[in-house]
Amino acid sequence: MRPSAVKGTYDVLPDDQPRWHALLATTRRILGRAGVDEISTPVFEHSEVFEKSVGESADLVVQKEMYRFEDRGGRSLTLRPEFTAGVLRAFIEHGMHTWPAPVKLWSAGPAFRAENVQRGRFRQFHQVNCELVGGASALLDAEAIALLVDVLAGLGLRGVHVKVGSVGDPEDRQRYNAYLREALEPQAEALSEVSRERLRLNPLRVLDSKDAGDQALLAPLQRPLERLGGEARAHFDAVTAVLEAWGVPFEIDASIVRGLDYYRRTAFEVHHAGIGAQSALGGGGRYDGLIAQLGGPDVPGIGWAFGIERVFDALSGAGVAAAARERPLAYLVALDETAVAELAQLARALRSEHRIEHGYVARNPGKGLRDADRSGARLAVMRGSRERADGTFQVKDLRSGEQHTVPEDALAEHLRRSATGTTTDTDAALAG
RNA sequence: GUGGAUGUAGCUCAGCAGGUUAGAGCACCGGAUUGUGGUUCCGGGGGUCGAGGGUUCAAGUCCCUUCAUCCACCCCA
Repeated sequence: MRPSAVKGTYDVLPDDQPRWHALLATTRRILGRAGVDEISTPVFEHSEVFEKSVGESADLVVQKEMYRFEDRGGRSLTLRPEFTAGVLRAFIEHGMHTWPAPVKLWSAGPAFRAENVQRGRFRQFHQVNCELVGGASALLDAEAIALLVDVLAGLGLRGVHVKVGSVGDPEDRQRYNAYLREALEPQAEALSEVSRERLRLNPLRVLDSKDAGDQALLAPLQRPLERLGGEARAHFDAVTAVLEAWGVPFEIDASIVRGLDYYRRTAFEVHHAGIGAQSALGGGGRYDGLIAQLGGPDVPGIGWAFGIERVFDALSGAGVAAAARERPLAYLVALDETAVAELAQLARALRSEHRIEHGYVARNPGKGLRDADRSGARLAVMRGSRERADGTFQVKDLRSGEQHTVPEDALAEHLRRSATGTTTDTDAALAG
């Protein structure tokens, strides 16, 4: 048996690295201009950080999907299933509530959930996460949503659907659950099996049913958005008004639902057709009260995350070109044993300025040029007994086929001239 | 946890109603070309046919079991 990566994990091979770098560079640029700074937190935390954050209603299912383990000291640790809890832990730990508000933080990296895999769903997956902490204004909600849209647009993604709703305040949610139960329980027999189960455990999720019969039963009922309390309603109206004023395209989703307890008021999702059943690229919401729940000061906040793999899926489906791996400027070809050592040393010197590769063994010119060609190098620099006798190199342009005899002391300048005025594919992608 | 599809070379896949030495393209190695690459031509290496069991004179092909992958359901931070 050949070894294989753990189920739900995968390798990012060299050819795939440029698009990761490009994604992170674009994210950094766009969020940075909005005053969002990067923070890196550990991939694991004390288990209680995540347990406290998810609350009670979600614990049954959600905790089963956390990678939890004990270290040698008997501490219970958990691989992060999401970023928010860890970032807020850091916010509390470093007293960031004393920093100028709002504190804006983004992160990127792996997260872990013990779920069954399918398209767009992995056990180790990657997210870009953004938190705006320390503001209750609807302006902050709008900015969060706009930033998510801006980043995805900056990556070249089109066809993104932004859905904005509100889960209300905790009282609203309780009231709505009661309303749903009251309305649906009398006709529970008519509901699908799945929805009946949901009605029992988490009534809000009945709204997500894909069953046509269920939707017919739901049709006459009011959505959560229509039963918001006065303050939550005013907040929601303010958020949508700002988004409209800013020209951020969105649609109101009256039945948007969150699995976790900690969400308050604004909730939003970004979807894309053509990435399979898991059509959400990302989402987020307001979580006033969560920081206090984690043991910190009572500071409001809002955040979002998007799945990097899903964005790549959407991008490749849309035919957005991926950047290519960086190519060497020159590949050095040793035509005899003496040249092998000479070129290894030469490569070291030239690498202060360029990407230079060589083959570590002597080759005849045919093989050597083939090696050079496969490396993707623009130039092949050849050295053998003849060149050594003359104190020169043969430098061949692998695209034009032009070949020059270049004196030893002119080589560095020759390479420099070849390199200028051109950019690598990667540079071009990053600049874009 | 459930359902469907698929497991044959490094990769993408053929392989007929069971029948000799299991194929192709790409990739890799060598030669044409012992100091000139990419194209072309010729040749070559490489497979426990996912694994285990069964049926049969004979199994990549049929049956059972198991594992893996993909997609979907469930769930979704």
